[in-house]
Amino acid sequence: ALQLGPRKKPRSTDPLVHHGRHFGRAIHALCNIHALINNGIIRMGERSEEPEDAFTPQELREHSIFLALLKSVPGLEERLMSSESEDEIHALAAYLQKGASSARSDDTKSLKSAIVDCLTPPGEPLIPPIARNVKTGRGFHHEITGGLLCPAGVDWADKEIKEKLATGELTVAGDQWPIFLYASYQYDESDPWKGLLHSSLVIKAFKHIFTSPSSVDKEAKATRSGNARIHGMTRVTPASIAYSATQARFALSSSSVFNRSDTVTDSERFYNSILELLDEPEEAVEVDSLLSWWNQQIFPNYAANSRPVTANSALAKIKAKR
DNA sequence: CATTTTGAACCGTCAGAGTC
DNA sequence: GACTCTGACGGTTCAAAATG
Repeated sequence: ALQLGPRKKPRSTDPLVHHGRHFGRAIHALCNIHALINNGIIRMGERSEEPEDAFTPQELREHSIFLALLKSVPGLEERLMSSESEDEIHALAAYLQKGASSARSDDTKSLKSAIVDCLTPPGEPLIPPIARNVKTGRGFHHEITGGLLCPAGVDWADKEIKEKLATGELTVAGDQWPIFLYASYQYDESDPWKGLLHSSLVIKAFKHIFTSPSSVDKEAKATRSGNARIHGMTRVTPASIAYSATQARFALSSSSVFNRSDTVTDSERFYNSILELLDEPEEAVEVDSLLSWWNQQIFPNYAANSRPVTANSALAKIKAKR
């Protein structure tokens, strides 16, 4: 019989890819998910009898990420438990990794041009102009992007410093935080928390990624739902803030390839250094107020007196929508 | 109800870096 | 030099909502 053209194969991708996207954006962006899962399973299994202090702080941190992964991906725990071979588990991890990676590259791609709008004053001209789809000329080669990327405490106005940053004679490590993280792009040496992670640029990057690109400067004229809604996200997470800042930082830079183990951009260290601060127990008070400020900015309708959203209440909302 | 707008997800291709 | 792996990039598909 005749085959009338290529049948649209349904071949829907595994839902794990979809959840992997959210995991990367909001829970942990730069990690080897296969290792995360393997180590997590071992700790849940054969090492479960060991006392807490048998684990390094590193391992404990990894384990809490693993638990967050299980919690955020419905059905994952069951699928892992019913896996019978190493290969099967590897395949599940690969789906998640694929989601996280493609979400990240989609975000870098879309922020690459969108960031230009954030830098352009509403008035009109950006001088000198920045190309929307090309990165050369950004970073320390440009007055504006260079000024934003310049580490807090380093004087961008100093001609010599400017020169050395441009040539690469002076390099900036990931844990030297750029001035664009601070509100009004001002750093107060006597109060390092002042304005930290309160900048409009990071907020804009966050909105672009999580709410929707159009919600950045307009009142969300939402048509299609954004990432936060799709994944039932109603509160910001420390990782989602770090992720937005990392994406913004990369968009400002002149590097064209996002590579977490590249020492020039040093994105992984930057990301982790922010996460580390936000996880620091001694900073809990400051971090709490930072998070509630963010929630107020991003999710005003959920802020304050709303109960934490449980899986059940989220489900109820979804059902009510239908 | 048809059209338009919006944005997430996806696809095929390509180039750079590393490996054998 | 052939091969592989990763991510960028342009373009496309699909669904939801607004608009006509």
